[in-house]
Amino acid sequence: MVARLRSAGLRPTRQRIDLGKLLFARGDRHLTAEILHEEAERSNVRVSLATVYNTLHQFTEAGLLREVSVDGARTYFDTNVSDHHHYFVEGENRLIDVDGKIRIGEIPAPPDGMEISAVEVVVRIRPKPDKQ
Amino acid sequence: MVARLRSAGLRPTRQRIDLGKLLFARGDRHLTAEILHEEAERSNVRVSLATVYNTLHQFTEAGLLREVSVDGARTYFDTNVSDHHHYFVEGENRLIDVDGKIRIGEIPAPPDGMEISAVEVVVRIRPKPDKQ
DNA sequence: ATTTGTGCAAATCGTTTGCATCTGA
DNA sequence: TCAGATGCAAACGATTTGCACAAAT
Repeated sequence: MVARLRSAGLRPTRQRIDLGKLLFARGDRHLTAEILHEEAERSNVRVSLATVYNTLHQFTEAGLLREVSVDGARTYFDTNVSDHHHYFVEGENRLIDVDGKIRIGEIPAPPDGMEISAVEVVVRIRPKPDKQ
Repeated sequence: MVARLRSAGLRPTRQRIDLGKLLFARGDRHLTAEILHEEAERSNVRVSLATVYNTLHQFTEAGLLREVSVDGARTYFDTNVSDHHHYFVEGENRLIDVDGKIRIGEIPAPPDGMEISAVEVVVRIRPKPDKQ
């Protein structure tokens, strides 16, 4: 983690190292600041919520995380920074990676003087209604 | 407007009628509660912000509006309820309809017991960097 | 008359900020 | 040493809520 932070141009402080470990220990994850903060507490990592927010944003700028806004309310951070899309589980407010590619056709040219910076696809899903 | 509200199952109150007129007078629009509230004030329509929020949500449930969450911070309501996608202008926090179709390929099957309720595509755009 | 909607102000929620203190290089 | 990070609590902006009053059926 220390090396990873250094090469991202971030000082390897205690809290950044600890949060980085929590974030990247398991595979791909989607989490909010709140969730990471709780997880830290459970792991006896002492960090303030403000620092969690700072760290998430710094990691995002450094390219270690990707921000996904899908919900209006909270902001999700994705430990998978590769180009991919998401299911959003309605009601549960949970993100799931779409495994496999979604092919997107030609996109009409944006207005003059503008260029495309990213294309995000969110597939909203919900439980299938019970068969009666 | 009165008829439209009635057939949507909403009581045609003064504020709903006035807000409805503001919303649907011009063509397709994307607005936040705040913006509609300001617009109402400018048009000498007296409504509280709370009522603007209520009305926007009721209209959405009634299918007169569509909610677009793209920003994390504020919620946009779209007077165009047909199936279409959006450009999101970074920095300006503004939505623009994508004219024309975006063709989306096969979407991998969602997890068991889940069904797709909607597919939203957001194309983030930004000013082209000045040529030096 | 009864139900439903409205306005206001206070409350809430996620997030940011100001500032004194601490820490890594 | 000292720029940069952290923690705390207060500030914030968008949205919601509780409740007394008003308007629609």
